[in-house]
Amino acid sequence: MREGVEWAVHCCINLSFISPDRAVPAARLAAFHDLPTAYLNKQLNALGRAGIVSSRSGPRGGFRLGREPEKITLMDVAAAIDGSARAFLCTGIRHQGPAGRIAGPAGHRTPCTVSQAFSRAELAWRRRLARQTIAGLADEVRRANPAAPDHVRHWFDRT
Amino acid sequence: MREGVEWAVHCCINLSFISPDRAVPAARLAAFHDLPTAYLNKQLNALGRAGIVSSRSGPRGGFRLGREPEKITLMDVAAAIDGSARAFLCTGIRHQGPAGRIAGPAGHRTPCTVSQAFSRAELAWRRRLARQTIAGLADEVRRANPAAPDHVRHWFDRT
DNA sequence: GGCCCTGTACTCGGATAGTTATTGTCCGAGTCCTACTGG
DNA sequence: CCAGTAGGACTCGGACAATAACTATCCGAGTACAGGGCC
Repeated sequence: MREGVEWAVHCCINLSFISPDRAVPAARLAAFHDLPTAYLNKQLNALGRAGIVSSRSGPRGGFRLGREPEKITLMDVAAAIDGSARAFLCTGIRHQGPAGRIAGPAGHRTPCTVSQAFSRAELAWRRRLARQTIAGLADEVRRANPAAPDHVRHWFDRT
Repeated sequence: MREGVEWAVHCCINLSFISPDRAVPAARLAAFHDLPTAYLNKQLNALGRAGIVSSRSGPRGGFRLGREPEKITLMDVAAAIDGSARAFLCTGIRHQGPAGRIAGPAGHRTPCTVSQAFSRAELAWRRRLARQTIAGLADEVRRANPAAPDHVRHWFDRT
């Protein structure tokens, strides 16, 4: 899993603490966690293409959440950054070489047992991620440190 | 996930169809699925280090399962090939820069909410993989095509 | 005084290098079988 | 005829390149504001 996923999730949580009518430039988001600005911008672009954040150029421009934090799941963020391709790709080696000739044409009709097994595990992973929302994580942060949201908001309010 | 995981699982299933007192060279396993011999050998080495297969050099040498197929899980194989490191690595960016100064030293005592969320999902994935054994998959193959085990065994018996 | 226009500064977005991880290949160390030689 | 031994062939195992993916960076396109000029 790419490192940018971690950055993206933290940025989304931070944005959820900030008034939705206020856009935050990538440079500011990067400075908050001491990250490379240009590269974080790239990740935020990916979030923008997925509709998770909306972007705006020019002065007073920047990024803001594209929809309510209750409707943004970790699965959405992970898919936007990492791609939604399966981790386990069945390349169909059971059809290659002598193995394929043994199974015969009938083998093509039955699904690949190995692929199914990994798909089941991956589905469990996806379901779990799809259940966690940015709003939910923000609440957990608030519970651990009730003052955090205000502190974050104030820091980003400073010019 | 690395491609070698697929190869390794299929090889383990094939080995489970073959008499345990008979070793199969990597070249033969590779030929069965038309795979690059040397690279498959590399993957089998990794399985050997994990104890999933046992290896033997020289004539009549090769690989065989290191323990009963009921005791080899997909998690074991995936960990042997791909490594057992977490997919999501928490680099602790919440402690970097102004964010860390806002949270203060207290922030270091509370666990990272984001990391925990991803860990939960990954745990679900691991549990699911740990429940599937090579023996289980072999049974599924047998159910889909009862003649398959014999065909495989006979093919590998041919010199 | 109000409106329009131009210039400027700011921000995103995609095109461009550098670096790490993965894939693929090769040759040496070790082992077992086989055939030969000597008793 | 049997035992010991030397040779050869086979197989794994780790060291060595090629390729692809990820990470990082830069500059151009577009936008909104601000200041000045004109009506």
